[in-house]
Formats: sequence, C-alpha cells, structure tokens
Amino acid sequence: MKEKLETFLDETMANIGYMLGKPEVVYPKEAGHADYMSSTALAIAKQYGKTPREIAEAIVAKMREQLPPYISEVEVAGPGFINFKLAREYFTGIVDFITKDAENYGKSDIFEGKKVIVEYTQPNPFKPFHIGHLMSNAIGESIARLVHFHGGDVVRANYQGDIGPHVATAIYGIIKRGKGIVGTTTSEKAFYIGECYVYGNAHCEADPTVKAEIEKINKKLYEGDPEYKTLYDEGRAITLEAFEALYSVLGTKFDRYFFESEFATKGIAIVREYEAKGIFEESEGAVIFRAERYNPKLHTRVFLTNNGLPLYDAKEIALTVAKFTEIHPELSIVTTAVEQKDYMAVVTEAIRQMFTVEKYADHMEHITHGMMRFATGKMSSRRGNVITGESLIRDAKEAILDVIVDRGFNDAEKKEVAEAVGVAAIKYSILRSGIGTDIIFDFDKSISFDGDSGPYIQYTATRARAVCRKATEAGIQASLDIPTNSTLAIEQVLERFPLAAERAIKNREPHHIASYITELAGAFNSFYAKEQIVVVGDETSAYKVAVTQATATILEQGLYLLGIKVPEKM
RNA sequence: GCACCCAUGGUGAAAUGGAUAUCACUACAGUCUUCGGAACUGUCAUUGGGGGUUCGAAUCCCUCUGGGUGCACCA
Repeated sequence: MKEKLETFLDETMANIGYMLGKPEVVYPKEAGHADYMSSTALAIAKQYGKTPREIAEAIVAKMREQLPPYISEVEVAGPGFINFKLAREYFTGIVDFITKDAENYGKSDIFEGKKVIVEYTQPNPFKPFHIGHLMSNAIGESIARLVHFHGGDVVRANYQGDIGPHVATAIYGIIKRGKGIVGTTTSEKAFYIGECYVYGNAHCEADPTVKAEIEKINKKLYEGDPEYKTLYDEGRAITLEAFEALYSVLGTKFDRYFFESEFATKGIAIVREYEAKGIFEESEGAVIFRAERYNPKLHTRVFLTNNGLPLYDAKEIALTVAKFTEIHPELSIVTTAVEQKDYMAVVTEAIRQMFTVEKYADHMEHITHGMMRFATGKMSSRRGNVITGESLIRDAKEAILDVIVDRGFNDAEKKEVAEAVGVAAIKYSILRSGIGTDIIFDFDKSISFDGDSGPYIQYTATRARAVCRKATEAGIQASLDIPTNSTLAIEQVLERFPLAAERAIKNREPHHIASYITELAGAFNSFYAKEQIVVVGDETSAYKVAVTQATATILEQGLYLLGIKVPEKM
C-alpha cells in the first residue's frame, strides 16, 4: 500500500510539474490524523518558492480528479501534510487475505533463494549456561525465524567452546575437589562442573602455581593427552546434554553444531599459512595481526600464543572458512554480545586481507546485542556471579504454577502451560526492547505477566481463539459480507503487520514485532471489553468473528517470529 | 590514554528527520462479575547541559557531563 500511494503521489506531482525528489509516504506516528501521510510538500516548498500549503493544495486538488478506489479521502492538514484515508473495503480486503492465506501475509522476498547461516547462543561446555546465553538464544532464534519468513533458507548454527583455558580450569577444579563429577541428574552434574570452573578460577587468580598447572592441562588437552581424556569426554558430554535440554525448552533446533576443538589445528595451520604470506607476523613469540594497518580504528590482536596454541581469533577464521566451504551461504550472520564487537571487527579484517578472491568478509555480518547485567555490575561466570538459564526458567515456571492453581488443568497440562508461558515471559522481556541496549536483570520484570509482556499477548491470542470456538458452537460462521466499523481500529493495526515484519528484518530488530503485537493485542482487548462478539441474531457478528480470527492468527504469527509458543489454553 | 556504544516520566522501554513524544509498570480512581479478569477505562509525570544544521531534531553534526564496552597471549 505504501508503494502504491507513493507511486500515485509521484505521478500526480510529475503531472503538475513538481519533479524534485521521490516523495515518501509513511505511516503517521500518531494515529487519528490519517492512515498514511506524506510530508513531501514541506520538503520541496523552498525550492519552488511557494508555501508548503500551496503545493499540497495543488497536489491534492489534482489527486481528487481521479481518486483510486482504495483511497476514500485525501486532504491537506497542518502546515502542508497530505493525509490519506483508505477505503473501508481495503481493510476488509486485508482481513480477507489473512483469513485465506495467513501463511503469506506480511512475507517478503528479501531473502528469497538465499542461504543464510545464523550462529547464536554459543555456550561453552564446562561453563554454566547463564541468562546472557538466554539472551543470545532469544535474539538469534528470532532473527533466524525472520530470515526464514522473508524467504531465506536458514541454517541455524551453534559454535560451542569445548577447548581452551576455561575447560582446563574446570578440569583442574574437578580433580582438586576430588570427588569426580558429583550429582545424580545431568542437570546437577552440569551445575557441579560450573562450580568447579569457578573454584578453579578463584585458585588460579590467587596462586601463580595453580595458573601454571592449568596452563599445563590446557596444553595437554590441545594435544589430546590420554591423561585427561576420560574426564574431558565425560564433562563435555554432560554439559552438552544439559544444553540440549535447554534448547528444547527454548524452542530452538540447531541444524549444525561447530566445536572449537575442531578448529584448533586448522586454526594454527591457516594462520601459519598466511603468516608466510605476510598477513600475520611474529612478535614476542606470538603470532599477531596488526589490524590498525588497514583500519586505524582497529587494534592488534594475538592469534597464536607464544607456546603455539591458537586463540579464539585463529579458531574463528577456521570456523568461517568451514562455514563457507561446507555450507556456501549467501550471508553468514553471527550474533554475540556487544563486548565482542571490536574483536570480531579485527577478525573480519584479517579475513578480508586473507581471502581476497573468495571475499568471505563481504558476506559476513556481526549482530551485537547488549548484555544482561545486574544492578551492581557485570555478570561474571569466572566468579560464579551468574544466574543460570535453567534456574530462571524453573523460577518462572513456579511463579506461573501459582497463578494457574485453580484452572482445572491436569498435571501434564499444567507443566506444558507453565513452560510455554514461563519461556514466553523471559523471551519477551528480552525481545521487547532494542537489541543494542543492555538489560538490567530484574527477576520480577523478566517474568511479568501483565501489560507489555509475553503472557499478555499469549493470553489475548488464546482468548481470541476461544471466542472463535464459541462462535462455531453458536453456529456463527466467519464472514465478511456485512462489515461493521466497530472492528476498524483492529483492522487498521492488522494492515501494518507487513511493515513491522519488514522493519524487523531489515534492521535486524525483533523488537519491532514485539511492539507491533502488543499494539494489536491492546486494540483487540479494548474492542473485546466494549463489544460482544458472538451474538446470535446480530448480522455483524460474523464479521466480528472473522476479525477475531484474523487477530488470533497474526498474534500467533508475531509470537512465532519471536520464538514464542502459544498454548491452547492458559 | 585511545576507539566504539549509550543517555527519553519515579521505574523499564518505544518513536522511518515530520503534526500535541508513545506504551507498559508503579500509585490513585473507576468498569465489570462476560464470548476466558493474566482484561478494560481514566488521572499524574519526560527527550542530561550548551551550541549548530534543517521549513521541521529525541533522532543529524560539534562540545561538555555522566555511564558502559573493548584495546597482546580468556572466549
């Protein structure tokens, strides 16, 4: 519609001699003025030496000569805005489209025929899966779904750090504490390993001999020394299994797992190869890359340590090569917290200098999100100052179980509802704000049930569905034959779903979807409170049911794009 | 020290350079007891300071202040 109006405006202006620039039609920030508006007259007034009002009047007069059927009214307002009001039938057409072809409403071909890797979550075996990983998972999953929604062929990837000093530190801790891996369930064992990591770190910081010992373990792990193999394999399997349980609860299914251990040797080889070609150089025994040579904003980073071990940087290069040579994506997206921004820029610069023929760097995108932090400061898994993803989900579920005690659910339903709603509350609290901003973790807010929250939208969707069921029972079939204006406000919001979906993917900002569905849910709830929908004998009831059905559909679609499930009842 | 990011009601956030800056929470006052109350309606309060660009700035530029992040062997 936006494009249609723009073309119409453009043609009209050309007709009467205003040829400067391409006019833009936008959705007004504040509802009530118009369905769409353009401020083009204000922009060009000066160049034509006329007042904006004059120009706008002229354009509107010309438009009125042959108004297309989808516009019911066009007028000049304020200093020279051109306001468009759309025809009633146009909105009915939107509802009709959603009812018939819900799957395709709001889709675009932005990623049509393109393969896109989205890498996200990236927890490290032997370390706790904390709420920061939850944040990365929520954002990455939503981006993946948005890419798919807009025609892309998505490969969900997860890169897990199963080697390096953090692993050595955890193993040191397990050995020193001397009881093996304590715990009966996988989850308990994984938790214990996380504690051992914290224990190891505390000792490492306090005592240099411990540090040396951990370094020795690290080196042996890289060499595949059999001394630690059993413990390593066991610990790795336990933490990975615990992660897997979480992915399942969160609704993520990865297509491809990458492990850091796969890229250690390859990372060394590739850095050595390009060291010979002059991209990397030796300094104080380490192999480094001087990124500031190519871009003054970047800095020098070490890729191989002075004892020849590959750092994250070196492994990242090998990982990138593997992604492109195995999967051949058009675009490779990596989402991480913002603290890795400069680091990733340096690695990308190295890749740009290395692969001048393949040009991998041109197909890489790094999306950074803010960090989960406490009011008192940064979370640190080294110090054990974290909230684990599992405990947060568990607490959220318990809070929900309190709410649903007397709703007649059996135990299995209770568990299912509590999980769906709990995860929704957490995910929504992450996705409702722009991904760039840090989130100060607040338990009550992260599991809020009312107002601007995940459960509020889930509730609205299930309620709308319940109304539709009621309508069927009452023998009322959804139909658009006899429209009513009582649903117009909802229809106006439904009309904008494609805009929200487009903005969300173009800017890589899922929160546009969250804001949108909140607005839609609000519009529906206001309507619901005022109007009886299912009324036998009311000839407009069928229309209201159709709008209710369309609303439920779009709420579900929006929640899906945020990675949130809608329970049947709640 | 250098680089990058951020600053919006009491709190958390939204706003593609456009009209009177929007929402939620909190507080207070109501609706209602229904097609599912995890609902609806109303009231209160806001763009860190100073310059500039623009017909028009929360948004762009400069500067100051305050916060965050990164910067050689963690990931």
